[in-house]
Amino acid sequence: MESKLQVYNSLSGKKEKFKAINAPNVGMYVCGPTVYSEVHLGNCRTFISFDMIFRYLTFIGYKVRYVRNITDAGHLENDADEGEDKISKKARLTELEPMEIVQKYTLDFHHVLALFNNLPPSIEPTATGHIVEQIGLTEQILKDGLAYESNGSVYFDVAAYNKKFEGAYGELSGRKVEDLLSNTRTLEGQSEKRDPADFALWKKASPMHIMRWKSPWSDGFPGWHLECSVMSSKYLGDQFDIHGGGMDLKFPHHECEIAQNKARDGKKPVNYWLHTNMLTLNGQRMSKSTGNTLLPGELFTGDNDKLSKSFTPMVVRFFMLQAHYRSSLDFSSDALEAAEKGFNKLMEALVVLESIEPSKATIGMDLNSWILKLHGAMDDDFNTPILIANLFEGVKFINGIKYGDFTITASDLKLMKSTLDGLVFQVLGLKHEGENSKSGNDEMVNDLMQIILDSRLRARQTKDFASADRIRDLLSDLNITVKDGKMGAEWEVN
RNA sequence: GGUCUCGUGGCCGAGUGGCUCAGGCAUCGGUCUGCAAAACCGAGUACAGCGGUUCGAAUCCGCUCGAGACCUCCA
Repeated sequence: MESKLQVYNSLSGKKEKFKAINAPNVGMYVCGPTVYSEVHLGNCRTFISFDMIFRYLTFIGYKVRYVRNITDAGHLENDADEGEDKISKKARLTELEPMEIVQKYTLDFHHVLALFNNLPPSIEPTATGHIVEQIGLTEQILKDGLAYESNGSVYFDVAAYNKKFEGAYGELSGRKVEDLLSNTRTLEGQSEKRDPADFALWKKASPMHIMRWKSPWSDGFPGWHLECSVMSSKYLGDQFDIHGGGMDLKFPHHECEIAQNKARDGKKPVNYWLHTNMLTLNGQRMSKSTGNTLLPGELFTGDNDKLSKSFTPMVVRFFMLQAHYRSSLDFSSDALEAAEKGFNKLMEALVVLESIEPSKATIGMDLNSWILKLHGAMDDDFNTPILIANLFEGVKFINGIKYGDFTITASDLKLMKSTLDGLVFQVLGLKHEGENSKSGNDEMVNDLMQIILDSRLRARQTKDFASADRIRDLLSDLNITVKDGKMGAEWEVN
C-alpha cells in the first residue's frame, strides 16, 4: 500500500517517507513504564503521543501490532556493584512483595491511561515473563565473543562490537565511544568491566537483592536494556518498522538495544526511531527530587499547589496534542485554561454539526481542499497542532451554517461528519466530557459504561448478536446511543 | 567539561528563504441578546541580540546572551 506519511527518524535526523516492511502490517514497539511508582504526566505525554501515532497508522489503513512493555524487573539504580533495582528497593522499604508493587502500579498505569482515552497496545509483555529469552540472548552474544563474564555478571563488549560493526555504537545518539570514555564519571564497582562504556547484560545479585533468577553465570537479574531487545524481536521480528520512546531513552537505552540486536544477527533491528520530547512544569523539568512534579490524579482533582484549578483528562490530552510531539511542552495554568476553552469550543461545534439541516448547495467552504489539508498535516510527521488549527476552520464553518451565513449539501454534510468523526475521535482520541465530568459520579458512569460496552463487544466478537443488540436496545431505552466505530464503541446521552 | 536541541506577539504554540508569516486563549471594536454568556464579524501586536550571505531571512552562516535535554535510573 502507498501512503503519503512522512516521519522524522531519529536515526537519520530527517523526515523520511514511511514505508512498512510488510505493508499493510506495521510493527511498533514503545518503551513502557517501570512500575515502581505512580505514572506521572511526563510519562503520560509520551504514551498519549504514541497512542495518537498508533491511531493514525490504523486510521490510514495499516494493521498495526503495537507492543509496549511493562518493566517489572526494575532497572539498576546505578552502575555500581551495590546497585539494586528500583522495584526490590521499594519492596524492601515498604515490606511488600516485589510483585505486589508491580501489580499496584501496573493497575494505576492502566487506569490513568484509560482516563486519557488511550487504546491498549496489542501486546503488553513483561520483563519478568521473558527471563528465559533474556538469558538466551546473553548466551548467544557471549558465544559470539561480543560479551564477557566477570564475577558472575555478563557485560556487553562495546569495543569488540564496534570493531565488528565498524563503529556502529553511537549511530542513534551520535555519540562517539572516545568521548564517552573521557567523560564517564568514576563510579564504584567499575572494576568488573573491561571498559567503562560496556554495559550489563546480566548482573549477579547481591545477597540482599530480592528479585533474582537462576542463570548459567549466577543468581541474578537481567541488565537494563535487554528486555526491550528480546521482547521487541520476539513479537515483531528481527527487523520491524517503528520503535518509540521518550527522548531521555535515546542514550543509553536505545543505543544499547540496537547494539544487542545487531550483535545477535547483524541486522538493523528498526527502520524508524521516533522520540517524543519532554514535558516541563512551570518552566522546569518535572523531577521528584526537586518537588516539581505533578501526578495525573492531582491534576484532575485540582489538589495541587502548581496550578490554579483542576483540568479534565480530555482537556489535558487536547492541550498536549496542540503541541508537536517532538517539541518540549510546558505545563502552566494559563496554557491549560486556554486549551480548555479551545477544546470546549471544538466539542460544542461537533454537537452543533449533528443538528445541521442540509441545503441545496455548499457555500462558505471548500470542503475537499480542507480535508486534504487535514490529512496533509497528519502525514507530515503527525503534525497535530496544524491538524487542530485546521479543525478550527471547520468550527467556523459549522457555526456559520448554524448562524445562517453558510449552507451545506446533504452529501457534504455526511462527508464533513465522517471526516471530523475520524480525525477528532478516532485519530486524536478525544471524546465528549459531560458538564460534570469532574465529579466522582460521572467518572463512575464512564467506568460503568466501559464495562457495559466491553460486555457487548465480547458478545459481538463471539457472534452473540442477540445479546449485543439487547444491550444496545436497553441502553437506547435510557436515551443512550451506542455508536460502533472502527476504533471501538462510543456512547452518548441524547 | 563533552554532545545536541531550542529561543516566535500579553500567554500557549505552528511555520522555516519571497507569495499580507497558522491556530487557540487573552485584549479592543461591532452584530446578536431583556441582560449576560455563547456564537459570529473585524482589529492590533512577533520572530532573543549583533554581524554576515542573498535581489530578498523569522527561516541559511557566525558570534553573544538565555533556556533545556543527554552524558548516571528516568517518558
